Amino acid sequence: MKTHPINSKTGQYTFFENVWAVVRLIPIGRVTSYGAIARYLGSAGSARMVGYAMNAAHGQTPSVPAHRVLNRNGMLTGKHHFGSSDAMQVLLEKEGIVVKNDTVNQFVTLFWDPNVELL
DNA sequence: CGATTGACGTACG
DNA sequence: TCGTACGCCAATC
Repeated sequence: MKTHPINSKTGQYTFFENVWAVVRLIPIGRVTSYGAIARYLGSAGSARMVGYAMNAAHGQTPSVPAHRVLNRNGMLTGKHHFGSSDAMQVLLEKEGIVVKNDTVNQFVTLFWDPNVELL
């Protein structure tokens, strides 16, 4: 299900909001990667844009669970963009995800690939 | 409209 | 194994 929400301000489709729509679909206790989302949206090489979208996702409504989006190694690369440096890890742990050394344990098992789960 | 900006990913030494 | 370099491309300035 490729959702393409419309920007309420501009009335235009934006890559950012497509990213947010996918991120909101991530089940609790599961995680995915920037690259996976980029591929799902048809822009395989736009992984950086996904991260950039997360940067702009702060304060969005409905909220965007950006803490469930990690890099391809399952590392919490964006933790510094949350309130405190530990906020992201705390959010994940609240969902039952174990984080050690800024990396999600069992990342492969918990990985939620929109290309597989949604399609 | 060109330059800049990245919460990435891959390649290379 | 680790650090650096670079391509990627939408949004912003």
